[in-house]
Amino acid sequence: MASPGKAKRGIPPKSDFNNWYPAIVEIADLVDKRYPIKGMDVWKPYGWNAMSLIDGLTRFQMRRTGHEEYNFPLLVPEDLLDKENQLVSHLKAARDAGVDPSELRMTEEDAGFKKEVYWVDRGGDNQLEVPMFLRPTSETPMYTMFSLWIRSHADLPLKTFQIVNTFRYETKQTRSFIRVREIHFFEAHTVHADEQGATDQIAEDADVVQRLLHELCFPAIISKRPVWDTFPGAWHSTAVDVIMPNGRTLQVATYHHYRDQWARAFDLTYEDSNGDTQFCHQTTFGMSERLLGAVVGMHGDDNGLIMPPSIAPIQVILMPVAAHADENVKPKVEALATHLERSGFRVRIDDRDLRPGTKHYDWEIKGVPIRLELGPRDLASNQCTLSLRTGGKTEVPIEGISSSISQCLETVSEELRNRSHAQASELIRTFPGVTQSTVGWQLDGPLEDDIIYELAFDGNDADAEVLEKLTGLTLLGDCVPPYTESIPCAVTGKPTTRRQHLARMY
RNA sequence: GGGCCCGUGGGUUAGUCUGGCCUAUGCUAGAUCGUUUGGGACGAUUUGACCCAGGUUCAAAUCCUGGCGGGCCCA
Repeated sequence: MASPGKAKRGIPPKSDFNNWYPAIVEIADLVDKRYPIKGMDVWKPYGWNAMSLIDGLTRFQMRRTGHEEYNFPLLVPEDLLDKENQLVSHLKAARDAGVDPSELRMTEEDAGFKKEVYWVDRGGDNQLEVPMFLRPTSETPMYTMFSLWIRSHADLPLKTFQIVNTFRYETKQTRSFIRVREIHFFEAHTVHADEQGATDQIAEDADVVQRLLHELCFPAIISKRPVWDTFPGAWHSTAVDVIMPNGRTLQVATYHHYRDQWARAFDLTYEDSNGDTQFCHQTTFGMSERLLGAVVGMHGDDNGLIMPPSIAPIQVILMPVAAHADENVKPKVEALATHLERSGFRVRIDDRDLRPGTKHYDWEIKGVPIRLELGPRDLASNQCTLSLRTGGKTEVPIEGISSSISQCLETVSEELRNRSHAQASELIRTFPGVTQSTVGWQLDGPLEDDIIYELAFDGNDADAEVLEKLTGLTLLGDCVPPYTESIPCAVTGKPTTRRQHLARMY
């Protein structure tokens, strides 16, 4: 083991998560934060590889579900935004007029979108007549084109996605992968003939999310956001929140059912089989590099990252041992690497001229799931030494090594799932409850820091504000699955199966 | 929008309050040579920094003003 007091390349303990996280993303060589713009990190090859593998999982799911990949322009002319702003203010007016006022939050700001984007208003020396902005998301450019492409019901459903960079002018503190100004973003946009089509799409998105969470080996809270937190123009929004080790939730994915609200703003219509013009129904599904942030946060430990095998840029690191002492070591390791590559594993040989310990720690920091050592001793017995990043070391015969590796990768995945489930459930507690007295609302018990509270809640926005003000936490919304039996709502006391969470969000 | 704090080699850090002893400290990382290699090796040599522009002063990393960059808190 490391001698006490010896700095492990300056990695703080993971229990000090707020220092551990920013340190590990650089020490593990995922990004370089020194680029002179806040919130714009340089992706290093190891980090970019991992992200590309996550994108690969996403692309696989998109292909499986019949989406096609597009690539839309980065710049959007300002006048297109007007349609969107009209939509938002139109919806607001409608809500203000027709909806239960208790569902509205008074602090709602008017479309402050323009303040959150980067503007391009010059071309060379010339001032542009119509300024352009860098996409913060692509509804506007995509729907502008969709309205040209969609003419009849035969064009539907249209299922599209793209994986691109988007931009937000963040003024708050930035954190690698978690809050950045240039966002590596996945967005799927679909168009359907009717509400049911869009509703089915939302169900498909939910299924895709579950499959991805399984492969990334961590759980999440899936919640239908409260009305006041619904994406502008959406009928309803569902969010996927990962529970980070510091008790904060990280929203890693969302899907929105737009009904025909955006279609009305962008004049997205089609001719149905009766020859009548109908508005389309739409959905969007977004995810980002936050998935990688969640992988880092959920699985890492005091010694560095632990990559889930599904996205590990290197699944097996091969270490020749004492190659100088036995000339047969090197060719044997190379043959082993070739064999494993042909079996479909991502493999690398580390033949650097370094002390073995140094190399071991290197790959532990990077979170490579399996390490294989092969030296003269192993050569004699025709086996090699296999170590798992999650712990454990065994001798395995070289004969049939591929299936041993497969099994071990699955073991690592399972172990990561167990650990992350245990970790997440430790951070969720039952809400102590609130009581109204002559002095106002009071908590029925003390709250712990860095904890997420679960409760039955069936109140309106005013009731939610009572909870949020009192706890300093945010209500995530209705989560699935709900309670199986009715429980009294924490504020109103009426029985409900609606299960919700209060959390500090990133 | 309001308030507060901070900019020193690639990273981290001492020095700033109280100007001079700073030709700027330690750790880490990097380079070269040699000895090493089944869990963080050692020796020798060596590269590398006071955010920018003004000002005060005999003298500025240190004090003042502004800019740029970064962080925190409150709305």
